[in-house]
Amino acid sequence: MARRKDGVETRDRILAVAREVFAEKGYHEATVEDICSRAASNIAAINYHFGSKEELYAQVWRRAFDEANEAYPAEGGLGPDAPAEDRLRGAIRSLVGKVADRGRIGHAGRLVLREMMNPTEVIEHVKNDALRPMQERMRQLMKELLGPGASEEQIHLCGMSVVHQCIAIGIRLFTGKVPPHVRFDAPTDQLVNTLTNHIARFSLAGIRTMREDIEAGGNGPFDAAPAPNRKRGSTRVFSNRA
Amino acid sequence: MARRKDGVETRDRILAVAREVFAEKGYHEATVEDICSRAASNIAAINYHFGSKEELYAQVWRRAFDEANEAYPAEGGLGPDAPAEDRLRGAIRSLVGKVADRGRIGHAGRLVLREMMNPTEVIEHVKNDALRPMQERMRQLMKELLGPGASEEQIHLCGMSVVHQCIAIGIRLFTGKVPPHVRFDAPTDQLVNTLTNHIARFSLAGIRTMREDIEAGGNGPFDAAPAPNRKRGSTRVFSNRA
DNA sequence: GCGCATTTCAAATGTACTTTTGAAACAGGC
DNA sequence: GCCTGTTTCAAAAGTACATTTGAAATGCGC
Repeated sequence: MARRKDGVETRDRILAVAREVFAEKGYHEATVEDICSRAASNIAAINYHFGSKEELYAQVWRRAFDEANEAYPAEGGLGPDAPAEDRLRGAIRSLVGKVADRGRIGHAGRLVLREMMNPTEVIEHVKNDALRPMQERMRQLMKELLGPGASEEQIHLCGMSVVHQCIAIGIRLFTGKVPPHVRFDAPTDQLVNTLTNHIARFSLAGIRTMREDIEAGGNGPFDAAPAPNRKRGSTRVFSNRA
Repeated sequence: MARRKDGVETRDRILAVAREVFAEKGYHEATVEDICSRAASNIAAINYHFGSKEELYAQVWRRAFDEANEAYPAEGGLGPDAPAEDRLRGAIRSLVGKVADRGRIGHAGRLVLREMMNPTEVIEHVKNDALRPMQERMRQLMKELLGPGASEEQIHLCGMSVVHQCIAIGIRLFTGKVPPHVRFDAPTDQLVNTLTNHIARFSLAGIRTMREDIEAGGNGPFDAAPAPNRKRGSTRVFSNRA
């Protein structure tokens, strides 16, 4: 068994570069040629070390996901006995970090985003193992924060609001165009803090309002009427279409 | 000039099917073969009528965008003199509709989403014409709603929160997995209403809180400290990384 | 009905990739 | 220093497309 060390070394190099390229371009638009040339290696190396582009992709995913979960554990690593608001904050940080981290951790969230938009089949089980628990945790949190009167629909909508604020940040980062007033080029910690603080504060206010609505009895199905809307006039100003 | 009618008819058929396929799979993963077979037409028809896949894509975009803007005009068609809260609501409906509409209008938003993640160059000017004004309108709205003390960063963050809640809905719709408790299979109007009402109420609460923070003088840079956080204890519970 | 521009089509060509192959470079055991 | 299994490499083969081509259909003006 000769030359073992070298082998494992280029293997890792390819894995690292591949993660970057896949996160940047997605599975389909990434080419093995691109990956290899960036890794200063030969095209055949991928098939030697991984067997196929698909298997390379699968391994990239697994590793990216594990590292991201370690770096930004669900609910910030808090136990289930911590106050719900803190746990929400932790969950937000966990999501934001995975997506907005400037280092290689950030690739994980972007891989997920891409996979959501163009599912590859390759990854089914990884996705299920990783995403479903997260969703369930978020549901539980919302249930707790909204109080006993909340309908499943309300729980779901609030969960969506929180999660979407976090993950859509990834979309920004794809474009490369840095928005002017949030310093997306700030160091990771600072960026993640800014975004986490904002989203948590913003969302908790929304949730609290929702809870007040519910407790005031205005918990009717959201879509039946144009919403309680205690403040100023008609929400019917807007016809659908035109 | 013979057989004009037929020509224009298959042309339109291809255009319609292509929009669907591009929205569903994205530019790259969509194949002209797929499009043609779904349109019950021949592969060569695309190059005859449009010259290339790229040009087909560009035309799909233009049309999708125009139709979507007509169906869901910016700020719900309200003039600049309408109350800011109503205009925000209108802007939300405009975004949500473009993304969540169950008919062909919904394709527009999903094309945008895809384009954000995998820019094609083909579309540069369409994107600039359509997206930039929308962003500027949102910024203006936030500025108004947050009051004179708001920093550019706060304006930007709140705008992000609103927009992201709307557009990320599109990501859900790609996966095909219908979430259980919001009826994504409801008729368009109802779905759009539900989502618009929720996002508007949720976001206005967030914005209002932010405004209160600002007016209370706690307008310092968001990232400097872990946020004012009047309620319960330390936000420093979470170390970054682990 | 005939000529003619327009539209459709099946097959051929061209192109950008992934994967395979077989030989060369390599490191350690003997 | 040579033999052995491991790793790299350049070139070839295979695959999935977009695009081109040239001939066949189609409807309209005459």
